[in-house]
Amino acid sequence: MRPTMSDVAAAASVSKSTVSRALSGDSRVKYETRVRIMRIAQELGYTPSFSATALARGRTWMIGVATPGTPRGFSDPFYLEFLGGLGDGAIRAGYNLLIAAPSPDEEAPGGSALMEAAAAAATETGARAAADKEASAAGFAGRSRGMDLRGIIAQGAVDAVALTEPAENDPRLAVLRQYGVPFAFLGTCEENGRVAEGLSFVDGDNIGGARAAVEHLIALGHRRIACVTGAAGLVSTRHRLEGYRQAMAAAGLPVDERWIVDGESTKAGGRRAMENLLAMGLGRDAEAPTAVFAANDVMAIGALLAAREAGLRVPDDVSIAGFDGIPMAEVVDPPLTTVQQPIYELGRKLADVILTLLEAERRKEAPVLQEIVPCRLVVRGSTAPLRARA
Amino acid sequence: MRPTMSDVAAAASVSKSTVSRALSGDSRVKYETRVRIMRIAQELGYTPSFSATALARGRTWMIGVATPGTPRGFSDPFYLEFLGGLGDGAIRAGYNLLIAAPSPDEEAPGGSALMEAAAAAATETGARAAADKEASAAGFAGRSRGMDLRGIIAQGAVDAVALTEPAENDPRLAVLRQYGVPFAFLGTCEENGRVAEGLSFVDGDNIGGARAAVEHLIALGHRRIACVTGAAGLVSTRHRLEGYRQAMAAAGLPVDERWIVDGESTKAGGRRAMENLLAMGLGRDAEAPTAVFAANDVMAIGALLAAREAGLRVPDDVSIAGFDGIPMAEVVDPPLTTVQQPIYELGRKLADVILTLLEAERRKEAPVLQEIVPCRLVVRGSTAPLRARA
DNA sequence: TGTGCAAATGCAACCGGTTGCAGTGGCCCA
DNA sequence: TGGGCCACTGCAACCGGTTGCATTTGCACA
Repeated sequence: MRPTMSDVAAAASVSKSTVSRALSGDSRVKYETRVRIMRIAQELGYTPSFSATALARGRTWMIGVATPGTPRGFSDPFYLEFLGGLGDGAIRAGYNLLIAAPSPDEEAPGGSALMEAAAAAATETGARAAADKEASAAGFAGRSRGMDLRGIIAQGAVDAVALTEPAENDPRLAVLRQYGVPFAFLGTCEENGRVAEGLSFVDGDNIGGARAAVEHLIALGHRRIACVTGAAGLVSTRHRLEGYRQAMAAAGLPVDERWIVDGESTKAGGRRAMENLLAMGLGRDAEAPTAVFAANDVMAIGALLAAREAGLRVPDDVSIAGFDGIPMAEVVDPPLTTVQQPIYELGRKLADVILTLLEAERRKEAPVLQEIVPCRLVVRGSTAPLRARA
Repeated sequence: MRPTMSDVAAAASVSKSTVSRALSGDSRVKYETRVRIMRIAQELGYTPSFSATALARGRTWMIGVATPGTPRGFSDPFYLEFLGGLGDGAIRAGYNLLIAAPSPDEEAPGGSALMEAAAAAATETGARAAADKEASAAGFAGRSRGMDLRGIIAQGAVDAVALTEPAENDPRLAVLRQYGVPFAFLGTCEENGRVAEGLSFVDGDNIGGARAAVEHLIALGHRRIACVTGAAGLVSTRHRLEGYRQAMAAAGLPVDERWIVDGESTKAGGRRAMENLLAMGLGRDAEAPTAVFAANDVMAIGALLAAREAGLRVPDDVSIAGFDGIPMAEVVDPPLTTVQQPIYELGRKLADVILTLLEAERRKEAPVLQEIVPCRLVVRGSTAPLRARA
């Protein structure tokens, strides 16, 4: 077995308390004693137990990370780069990341299902064994090992939580508030259509970034510009659409609502959205859009592929701009004009926010930290001046 | 505060033991009692404490994941897709992933540095305060919160460990064996040039896959084929090169050692490798290679970009094939011919292996599970029949 | 009417650290 | 020489569950 603190204490002929204090740098322990204990601990290969320390100190040094829900999955390139930044920031401060499984949708109360089964079986003796089995299989709801977001918070497995992609009136807020665990979002957190009070977050400037992208297209001479939007219900989806509308309105350009198509935040969705636009005459019809702003890069790439397959040339026949600045945007042909978010930086900043919240918690404070990070338009080959049609 | 088991016990007028047994489905607890306790627990919103359970049961339900070292980073697309598969597999069984920070290189023994400082300061009284400060800042080596791989294992924070990219005679093996924690690799684990005995792993068929890619190029008529290799020291690098050599030898084609260039497993490295090949006359010189097999997709993409920038057309002037089958390979232009690894599946399989090891551990067994998963050649637009030169 | 046994529950130790408070010894000063 | 204070260390309770073993209760059987 691994050596315990008692082993070290015995080897050093002192009490556990002294060992504990010596190793945690308590100045009350005589200097020579401390050095001796440290040496012995090292010789024995002693390392304090994670679980025991966590129990006694009430801190696990872990930060929970909520995985994005569908349609974007865990392997979304944007999310993962963010995760890298978050992880680096957390680790530097001695914290680790605990990846939480996405909660089962709206989490049907497994406990009550169990209760029903139990109640039903309570009369019949024959059915009892079955119910027992079910009970132990399903387990008590509160004890389920399923480490979804709610689970890791309820069990006190994490000291804080990082979340991404806030939805409008995000349902996760209830759990977070119930347990009072410090948390922060990547993405502007809104409730009832306005920036939520008291919630900390870090976000890219979605409105400004989208506006910049569309302004760029307008500056190139485009006047009919379509918009492929992200998954419904997300704050970022609304913001980017808002930026699109602002740019169009500022230029005095009308927006045909049919130009606004849902791309569901995925490559396949972007492809479908573009196919819809093509069906509406894009590339052929003089009244159809001549440029497309896709609210993220993977949708833009899907759109680009669809356009290419339809025989259109990008950017000659249609200009396409994206949003996010994922690595893939650089390697497609033509390389994608996009709004570069400092993705990794956002992760780092979110880590800083959470660390600050944790620090403040020890002082019984609960500050609110909100930061909007500017994005930068990167012009590449997928956008070009409007050509006069033949 | 969160309710504890004692609170539930008090509310149900039973002892803690009974509550514990009731909630864990111990059949010794009377059925009615169990149902009553469960209901009360639910009403109170009770959830067992993670730390306490972990301490008492000696299991944390966490699987540690080693992040890949440089030059491939955490955000390597291959790694991340694998991580998704691993996570899904683990979560399904009730385990969570704990992402470990990469170990500081060869981990200079911080403890002994501390010791030196302490010893040096032991005489002078003035320096003692400084040393104290340093000691508490640096902390006892064994107690460092730094949750690198060694840390999380030593502290017993994880029940098992998943690792990627085994190196030849991987130094991490020492730590893993020292603490006797179950572990498995993604990638063939070799020691002293042969498959390591007693180690479990899952891997794609690197040799066969590379051979298939090169055979494909040969079938297209290419006779001089270059090879961009991955980072030195990795088993997979050697295996893929081996596959290249096998295919060339089987076709009776000579290999000029200058055609084998280090691409360091990165896009930038692939680019540099291609630039070297171009400098050697590729695309101009009749004696230069006409096709390139890059040992992974990001290097292939780097090579492709370099070739394009040099004015070469792919595949007309040079054919390029990659390895891995990352999503990005589909969207580059031309789309990349590659060896598709079932990346997500590999993650799932590795999870299964680890779960099996954990299961076996409870029975005091230590099985060895090794699986090589076949890869599939996907022919796309980046490879074409050799054209007669003008 | 004992006796035996099984079912149901409680007691208390234990997992491995942390920490409030008490105790010990040395030294200074009155 | 006694009192007081400080530096250092130990005792024991506690964090919140788990579990071996003892105890209580109920009932069947001799």
